[in-house]
Amino acid sequence: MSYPVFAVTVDLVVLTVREGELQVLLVRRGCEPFLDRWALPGGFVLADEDLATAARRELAEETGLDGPGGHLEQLASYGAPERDPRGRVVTVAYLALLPDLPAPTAGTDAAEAEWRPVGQTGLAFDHDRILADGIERARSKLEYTPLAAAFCPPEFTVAALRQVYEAVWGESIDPRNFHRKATTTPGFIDPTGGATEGGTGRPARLYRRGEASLLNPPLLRRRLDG
Amino acid sequence: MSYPVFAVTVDLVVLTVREGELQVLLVRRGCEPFLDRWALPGGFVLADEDLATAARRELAEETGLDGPGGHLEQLASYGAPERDPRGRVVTVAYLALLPDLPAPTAGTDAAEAEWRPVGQTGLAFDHDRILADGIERARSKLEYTPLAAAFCPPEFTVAALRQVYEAVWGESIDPRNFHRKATTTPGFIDPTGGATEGGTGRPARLYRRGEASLLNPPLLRRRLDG
DNA sequence: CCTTTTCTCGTCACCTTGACGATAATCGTC
DNA sequence: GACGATTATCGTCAAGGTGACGAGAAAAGG
Repeated sequence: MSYPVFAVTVDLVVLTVREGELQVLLVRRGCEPFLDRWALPGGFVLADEDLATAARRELAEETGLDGPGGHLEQLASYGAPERDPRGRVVTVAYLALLPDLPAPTAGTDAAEAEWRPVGQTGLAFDHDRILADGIERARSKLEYTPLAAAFCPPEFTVAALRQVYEAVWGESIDPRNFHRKATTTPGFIDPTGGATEGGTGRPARLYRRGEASLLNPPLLRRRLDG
Repeated sequence: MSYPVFAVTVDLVVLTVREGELQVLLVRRGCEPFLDRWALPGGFVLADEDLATAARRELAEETGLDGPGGHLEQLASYGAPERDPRGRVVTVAYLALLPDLPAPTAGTDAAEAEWRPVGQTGLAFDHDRILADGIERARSKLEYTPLAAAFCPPEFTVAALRQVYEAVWGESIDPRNFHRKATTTPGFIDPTGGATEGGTGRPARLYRRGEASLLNPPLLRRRLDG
C-alpha cells in the first residue's frame, strides 16, 4: 500500500496583551517562498517529536520563554494542497497565551520577530486564516475558562484581569460588575493576601489564577445577534 | 533543507443517537497492525486532496451518506511518534454528527462497520483518546450551538430534540423547561406548521433547524463542580 | 365517556446580570 | 494637614433566565 508523502509543520499563534491591546508575535520571512513577508512563527516537526513537543520547542525558540506561565493548546490543522508552493505540507497550529513579560521577542533565531497588533493582514501562506481562528478561539476561551490569567503575571489585580478581557474582546466592561463576577465565581481567582503599592488610587488586592478549568457560570461577552 | 517525512490520515468520530443512546461508528480492522481490533473509520489523505475533502470522502465511503443533513467539523490532530508502528503518521480527526437514518452502515468497503454504544474502550491506535475527545466536543457543542438538530431528521419534534440532549449528555431534562428554552431561543428551531400523526398522546408540532450558529443564551448542562 | 399519554402553556422562587450609586483607601497638591 | 483626584471595593435595584412543578389541550384506546 503506497500513500502520499507529507511534511508536517507547527505554526504558532502567540498572543499577548501589550499597551492595552491584543498583539501577536510575527516573524519576517528570510527565505522563499513569501520572502520578507510577515508570517506566524513555526517550523518542521522533527522525526521523533510529538506535535505538542514541537510546539513547545518552537515557542521556546521564538520567545525564550518556557516556564509554567502562559498557556499552550492545539488550535487546528490546515492542509490545503496548494497552501505551500514547495510541496504538500500540513501544518498543525497551536495557540499560545502569554503575559507581557520583559523579554520582548528576545529569543534566538527567527530573523526578526515582533509583537504586532492583531488585525494586520497580508501574512504568508494561509496565516491570515490561522490567525483569525486563533483570535476567535482566544475570545471564546475567555468566556468559559479562567485562562485570561494566562495573559497576566503570576500575581495580578482584578483591574488587570479586566483589561485583558477588554483588550481581547475589544469592548469595555463595567469595573464593578466585573469585580463581582471575578471574585464570586468559584475557582476563577484566589487572593494572595497582598496588595499593590505606590500606584495612583486605592491599592488593589492581588490574586492568583484559580484552580478551576471551567468558569461556572461562564462570563459571556455581549453578542450582537445569533 | 531536509525534513522528516510523514503520512497523513483522517479519522472519523461519527456519532448518532440510536435506541435512545449515543452511538459511534466503528470498523473492525482487516489488516495489521491491530488486526481484528475495533477502530475509528479513516484512511490516508490523497495526494491532491484537502483535509476536509478527505474527511467527507471517508464519511461517504463508510456511511453512504453525503447529503446536506448532519454536520462535519475538524476535531484535532494526533501525532505521537509511536502511535502507528508502521511509521510516522499524523492523523487529523474529524467529528461527524448524523441523524439515525435507515441505511445503517450500508456503505461499501470497511470490512465490518457497526454502530456501537460509546463507552467501549480498547480501540486500535490512540482511538480511545480521539473518541473521548470527540464525545466531549459533541457535548460541548450542544451547549452553545443548535447542532443537536444534526442528530435529527430534517423535521423533528421538540421531544426528539430533547432526547438527543439526554442521550448525548447522559442526563434527564425537564420536558417543560426544555420546551420553553427550545421555542424561545431565537434561531434555535423554526416551526414548519406541520405536526406528528398517529402516535400516542397529543400530536407534536414539527420544527426545522434554525439559522442561528450560536445559541444565545446557551443551553448549559448541569456541572457537578468547576 | 373515561383513562392514559404526551404536548403545550403558566406560575413562582431563586439566581445572575446590567446599570449605577456610595464608600474606602491611597497619592499629589496646596 | 485638608482637599480633590483616582481607583478599588461594596451595595442596591430592576430585568431576565432557569429550575421545579401545576394544569390544561389534544390525541388514542378501551
